[in-house]
Amino acid sequence: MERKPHKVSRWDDLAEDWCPVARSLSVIGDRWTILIVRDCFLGKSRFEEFQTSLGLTRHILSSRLKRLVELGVLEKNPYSLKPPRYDYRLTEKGRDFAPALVGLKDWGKKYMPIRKAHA
Amino acid sequence: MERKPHKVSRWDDLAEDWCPVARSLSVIGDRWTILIVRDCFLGKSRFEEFQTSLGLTRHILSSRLKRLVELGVLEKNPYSLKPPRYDYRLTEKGRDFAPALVGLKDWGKKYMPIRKAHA
DNA sequence: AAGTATCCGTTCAGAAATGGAACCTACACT
DNA sequence: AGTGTAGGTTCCATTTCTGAACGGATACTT
Repeated sequence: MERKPHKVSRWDDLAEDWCPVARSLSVIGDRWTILIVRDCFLGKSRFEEFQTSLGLTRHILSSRLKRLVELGVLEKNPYSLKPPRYDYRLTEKGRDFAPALVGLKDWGKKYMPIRKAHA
Repeated sequence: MERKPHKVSRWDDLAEDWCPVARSLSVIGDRWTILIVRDCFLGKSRFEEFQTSLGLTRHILSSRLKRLVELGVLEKNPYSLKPPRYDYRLTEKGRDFAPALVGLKDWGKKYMPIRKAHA
Protein backbone atom coordinates (compact mmCIF):
# COMPACT_ATOMS: atom_id res chain seq x y z
CA MET A 1 0.00 0.00 0.00
CA GLU A 2 1.73 3.06 -1.19
CA ARG A 3 0.42 5.71 1.01
CA LYS A 4 2.15 8.98 0.81
CA PRO A 5 5.87 8.37 1.10
CA HIS A 6 6.31 10.22 4.33
CA LYS A 7 8.11 13.19 2.91
CA VAL A 8 8.16 13.36 -0.80
CA SER A 9 10.53 16.21 -0.67
CA ARG A 10 10.94 19.13 1.63
CA TRP A 11 10.30 21.32 -1.40
CA ASP A 12 6.64 20.73 -1.61
CA ASP A 13 6.24 21.33 2.06
CA LEU A 14 7.36 24.87 1.51
CA ALA A 15 4.24 25.66 -0.45
CA GLU A 16 2.32 25.33 2.81
CA ASP A 17 4.76 27.20 4.98
CA TRP A 18 3.48 29.96 7.21
CA CYS A 19 6.05 32.30 5.72
CA PRO A 20 5.25 33.90 2.39
CA VAL A 21 8.94 34.02 1.51
CA ALA A 22 9.10 30.26 1.84
CA ARG A 23 5.99 29.85 -0.27
CA SER A 24 7.55 31.99 -2.96
CA LEU A 25 10.61 29.81 -2.87
CA SER A 26 8.52 26.73 -3.37
CA VAL A 27 7.88 28.16 -6.81
CA ILE A 28 11.07 29.88 -7.80
CA GLY A 29 13.48 28.49 -5.29
CA ASP A 30 15.94 26.76 -7.52
CA ARG A 31 18.73 28.37 -9.38
CA TRP A 32 17.33 28.11 -12.85
CA THR A 33 13.74 29.07 -12.38
CA ILE A 34 14.41 32.65 -11.43
CA LEU A 35 16.75 33.01 -14.36
CA ILE A 36 14.11 31.72 -16.71
CA VAL A 37 11.69 34.29 -15.37
CA ARG A 38 14.34 36.96 -15.73
CA ASP A 39 14.82 35.98 -19.35
CA CYS A 40 11.10 36.34 -19.87
CA PHE A 41 11.32 39.88 -18.60
CA LEU A 42 14.10 40.44 -21.08
CA GLY A 43 11.82 39.42 -23.87
CA LYS A 44 12.83 35.83 -24.37
CA SER A 45 10.02 33.37 -24.84
CA ARG A 46 11.17 30.27 -26.69
CA PHE A 47 12.69 27.03 -25.57
CA GLU A 48 15.79 27.52 -27.64
CA GLU A 49 16.28 31.06 -26.43
CA PHE A 50 16.26 30.01 -22.82
CA GLN A 51 18.51 27.10 -23.49
CA THR A 52 21.05 29.20 -25.33
CA SER A 53 20.91 32.01 -22.85
CA LEU A 54 21.20 29.94 -19.72
CA GLY A 55 23.18 26.94 -20.83
CA LEU A 56 21.15 24.59 -18.71
CA THR A 57 20.28 21.16 -19.99
CA ARG A 58 17.21 20.80 -22.12
CA HIS A 59 15.90 18.24 -19.72
CA ILE A 60 15.87 20.60 -16.80
CA LEU A 61 14.64 23.50 -18.87
CA SER A 62 11.75 21.39 -20.01
CA SER A 63 10.75 20.45 -16.50
CA ARG A 64 11.13 24.00 -15.21
CA LEU A 65 8.97 25.46 -17.95
CA LYS A 66 6.35 22.84 -17.32
CA ARG A 67 6.36 23.69 -13.64
CA LEU A 68 6.15 27.41 -14.27
CA VAL A 69 3.17 26.88 -16.52
CA GLU A 70 1.45 24.64 -14.00
CA LEU A 71 1.96 27.21 -11.31
CA GLY A 72 0.58 29.96 -13.46
CA VAL A 73 3.71 32.03 -13.78
CA LEU A 74 4.03 31.46 -17.50
CA GLU A 75 1.59 30.50 -20.16
CA LYS A 76 2.38 28.40 -23.15
CA ASN A 77 0.92 29.66 -26.39
CA PRO A 78 1.09 28.11 -29.79
CA TYR A 79 2.47 30.63 -32.24
CA SER A 80 2.54 28.17 -35.07
CA LEU A 81 0.32 25.19 -35.62
CA LYS A 82 1.82 23.66 -38.67
CA PRO A 83 5.09 22.92 -37.16
CA PRO A 84 3.82 22.91 -33.63
CA ARG A 85 5.64 25.76 -31.95
CA TYR A 86 5.08 27.39 -28.65
CA ASP A 87 6.27 30.32 -26.72
CA TYR A 88 6.20 30.99 -23.03
CA ARG A 89 4.97 34.32 -21.79
CA LEU A 90 4.61 35.81 -18.37
CA THR A 91 1.16 35.86 -16.87
CA GLU A 92 0.13 38.61 -14.50
CA LYS A 93 1.41 36.48 -11.67
CA GLY A 94 4.70 36.28 -13.48
CA ARG A 95 4.88 39.97 -14.27
CA ASP A 96 4.18 40.79 -10.66
CA PHE A 97 7.38 39.07 -9.77
CA ALA A 98 9.20 42.13 -11.05
CA PRO A 99 9.73 43.82 -7.68
CA ALA A 100 11.41 40.78 -6.23
CA LEU A 101 13.61 40.58 -9.29
CA VAL A 102 14.52 44.21 -8.94
CA GLY A 103 15.47 43.58 -5.34
CA LEU A 104 17.79 40.83 -6.41
CA LYS A 105 19.19 42.95 -9.19
CA ASP A 106 19.96 45.89 -6.95
CA TRP A 107 21.60 43.72 -4.37
CA GLY A 108 23.73 41.96 -6.96
CA LYS A 109 24.72 45.24 -8.50
CA LYS A 110 25.84 46.65 -5.20
CA TYR A 111 27.45 43.66 -3.56
CA MET A 112 28.50 41.35 -6.31
CA PRO A 113 30.58 43.41 -8.69
CA ILE A 114 31.93 41.58 -11.67
CA ARG A 115 35.51 40.58 -11.28
CA LYS A 116 37.53 40.15 -14.40
CA ALA A 117 37.27 36.43 -14.54
CA HIS A 118 40.81 35.41 -13.57
CA ALA A 119 43.71 36.09 -15.91
CA MET B 1 48.24 18.87 -13.53
CA GLU B 2 44.62 19.31 -13.13
CA ARG B 3 44.10 22.91 -13.38
CA LYS B 4 40.57 23.89 -12.98
CA PRO B 5 38.33 20.96 -13.90
CA HIS B 6 36.64 22.51 -16.85
CA LYS B 7 33.48 23.49 -15.07
CA VAL B 8 33.50 23.12 -11.37
CA SER B 9 29.88 23.83 -11.29
CA ARG B 10 27.59 26.13 -13.18
CA TRP B 11 26.94 27.77 -9.84
CA ASP B 12 30.24 29.46 -9.54
CA ASP B 13 30.01 30.67 -13.08
CA LEU B 14 27.02 32.70 -12.06
CA ALA B 15 29.17 34.87 -9.85
CA GLU B 16 30.72 36.25 -13.03
CA ASP B 17 27.54 36.62 -15.00
CA TRP B 18 26.82 39.92 -16.69
CA CYS B 19 23.44 39.98 -15.00
CA PRO B 20 23.29 41.17 -11.41
CA VAL B 21 20.32 38.93 -10.71
CA ALA B 22 22.41 35.94 -11.65
CA ARG B 23 25.27 37.12 -9.48
CA SER B 24 22.89 37.46 -6.56
CA LEU B 25 21.74 33.94 -7.17
CA SER B 26 25.27 32.67 -7.05
CA VAL B 27 25.13 33.63 -3.39
CA ILE B 28 21.59 32.94 -2.29
CA GLY B 29 20.33 30.84 -5.15
CA ASP B 30 19.49 27.66 -3.36
CA ARG B 31 16.38 27.00 -1.40
CA TRP B 32 17.86 26.96 2.04
CA THR B 33 20.15 29.91 1.90
CA ILE B 34 17.44 32.49 1.50
CA LEU B 35 15.49 30.92 4.33
CA ILE B 36 18.50 31.09 6.59
CA VAL B 37 18.85 34.76 5.79
CA ARG B 38 15.16 35.24 6.44
CA ASP B 39 15.54 33.60 9.82
CA CYS B 40 18.33 36.01 10.60
CA PHE B 41 15.99 38.88 9.88
CA LEU B 42 13.55 37.26 12.28
CA GLY B 43 16.16 37.37 14.99
CA LYS B 44 17.49 33.86 14.86
CA SER B 45 21.22 33.49 15.07
CA ARG B 46 22.23 30.05 16.30
CA PHE B 47 22.84 26.77 14.63
CA GLU B 48 20.14 25.02 16.58
CA GLU B 49 17.62 27.73 15.91
CA PHE B 50 18.10 27.47 12.18
CA GLN B 51 18.02 23.74 12.27
CA THR B 52 14.84 23.57 14.28
CA SER B 53 13.16 26.30 12.29
CA LEU B 54 14.01 24.99 8.87
CA GLY B 55 14.26 21.28 9.36
CA LEU B 56 17.14 20.95 6.97
CA THR B 57 19.94 18.57 7.72
CA ARG B 58 22.71 19.77 9.95
CA HIS B 59 25.19 18.95 7.26
CA ILE B 60 23.67 21.30 4.75
CA LEU B 61 23.05 23.96 7.35
CA SER B 62 26.68 23.83 8.30
CA SER B 63 27.86 24.25 4.73
CA ARG B 64 25.38 27.04 4.02
CA LEU B 65 26.40 29.00 7.08
CA LYS B 66 30.02 28.60 6.15
CA ARG B 67 29.32 29.85 2.69
CA LEU B 68 27.32 32.82 3.90
CA VAL B 69 30.15 33.81 6.20
CA GLU B 70 32.73 33.46 3.44
CA LEU B 71 30.65 35.61 1.18
CA GLY B 72 30.23 38.26 3.80
CA VAL B 73 26.51 37.98 4.28
CA LEU B 74 26.78 36.76 7.84
CA GLU B 75 29.47 37.02 10.44
CA LYS B 76 30.24 34.44 13.01
CA ASN B 77 30.79 35.80 16.48
CA PRO B 78 31.71 33.98 19.63
CA TYR B 79 29.17 34.73 22.30
CA SER B 80 30.68 32.30 24.73
CA LEU B 81 34.26 31.21 25.02
CA LYS B 82 34.01 28.62 27.69
CA PRO B 83 31.87 26.33 25.78
CA PRO B 84 32.85 27.66 22.41
CA ARG B 85 29.64 29.01 21.02
CA TYR B 86 29.00 31.20 18.08
CA ASP B 87 26.16 33.04 16.60
CA TYR B 88 25.62 34.18 13.08
CA ARG B 89 24.56 37.73 12.47
CA LEU B 90 23.78 39.69 9.36
CA THR B 91 26.44 42.02 8.09
CA GLU B 92 25.51 45.17 6.26
CA LYS B 93 25.60 43.19 3.06
CA GLY B 94 23.18 40.79 4.62
CA ARG B 95 20.89 43.46 5.99
CA ASP B 96 20.76 45.10 2.60
CA PHE B 97 19.17 41.99 1.28
CA ALA B 98 15.96 43.10 2.94
CA PRO B 99 14.35 44.68 -0.15
CA ALA B 100 14.74 41.50 -2.14
CA LEU B 101 13.25 39.55 0.71
CA VAL B 102 10.34 41.93 0.90
CA GLY B 103 9.79 41.45 -2.80
CA LEU B 104 9.60 37.72 -2.31
CA LYS B 105 7.37 38.10 0.70
CA ASP B 106 4.88 40.32 -1.09
CA TRP B 107 4.72 38.05 -4.05
CA GLY B 108 4.21 34.98 -1.91
CA LYS B 109 1.55 36.72 0.08
CA LYS B 110 -0.36 37.71 -2.99
CA TYR B 111 0.02 34.66 -5.17
CA MET B 112 0.70 31.77 -2.88
CA PRO B 113 -2.06 31.77 -0.31
CA ILE B 114 -1.90 29.03 2.24
CA ARG B 115 -4.21 26.20 1.53
CA LYS B 116 -5.41 24.20 4.45
CA ALA B 117 -3.00 21.36 4.00
CA HIS B 118 -5.47 18.76 2.72
CA ALA B 119 -7.59 16.82 5.17
C1' DA C 1 32.60 12.20 39.82
C1' DA C 2 29.13 10.02 36.88
C1' DG C 3 25.34 10.71 34.19
C1' DT C 4 22.54 13.58 31.35
C1' DA C 5 21.68 17.52 28.50
C1' DT C 6 22.88 21.24 25.21
C1' DC C 7 25.20 23.14 21.30
C1' DC C 8 27.66 22.73 17.14
C1' DG C 9 29.15 20.32 14.10
C1' DT C 10 31.18 15.97 11.03
C1' DT C 11 30.81 11.43 8.78
C1' DC C 12 28.61 7.98 5.98
C1' DA C 13 25.40 5.43 2.96
C1' DG C 14 21.49 5.70 0.17
C1' DA C 15 18.15 8.67 -2.44
C1' DA C 16 17.24 12.40 -5.44
C1' DA C 17 18.44 16.01 -8.61
C1' DT C 18 21.48 17.54 -12.22
C1' DG C 19 24.63 17.59 -16.26
C1' DG C 20 26.04 15.99 -20.86
C1' DA C 21 25.07 14.13 -24.81
C1' DA C 22 22.46 11.55 -27.99
C1' DC C 23 17.98 10.57 -29.88
C1' DC C 24 13.15 11.46 -31.63
C1' DT C 25 9.16 13.93 -33.83
C1' DA C 26 7.29 17.18 -36.97
C1' DC C 27 7.66 20.18 -40.54
C1' DA C 28 9.99 23.21 -44.08
C1' DC C 29 13.40 23.88 -47.64
C1' DT C 30 16.01 22.27 -51.68
C1' DA D 1 16.18 11.86 -49.95
C1' DG D 2 18.95 14.90 -47.36
C1' DT D 3 19.56 18.94 -44.35
C1' DG D 4 18.02 22.30 -40.95
C1' DT D 5 15.26 23.97 -37.08
C1' DA D 6 12.24 23.92 -32.97
C1' DG D 7 10.97 21.49 -29.01
C1' DG D 8 11.40 17.95 -26.32
C1' DT D 9 12.59 13.05 -24.23
C1' DT D 10 15.65 9.29 -22.83
C1' DC D 11 19.76 7.43 -20.67
C1' DC D 12 23.58 7.24 -17.58
C1' DA D 13 27.42 9.21 -14.79
C1' DT D 14 28.21 12.75 -11.47
C1' DT D 15 26.85 15.90 -7.89
C1' DT D 16 24.09 17.17 -4.08
C1' DC D 17 20.91 16.29 -0.43
C1' DT D 18 18.66 13.57 3.18
C1' DG D 19 18.50 10.86 7.35
C1' DA D 20 20.53 9.21 10.95
C1' DA D 21 24.28 8.33 13.79
C1' DC D 22 28.52 9.88 15.96
C1' DG D 23 31.82 13.19 18.38
C1' DG D 24 33.81 16.89 21.17
C1' DA D 25 33.26 20.35 24.63
C1' DT D 26 31.07 22.18 28.38
C1' DA D 27 27.23 22.78 31.85
C1' DC D 28 23.86 21.11 35.02
C1' DT D 29 22.32 17.62 38.38
C1' DT D 30 22.78 14.39 41.83
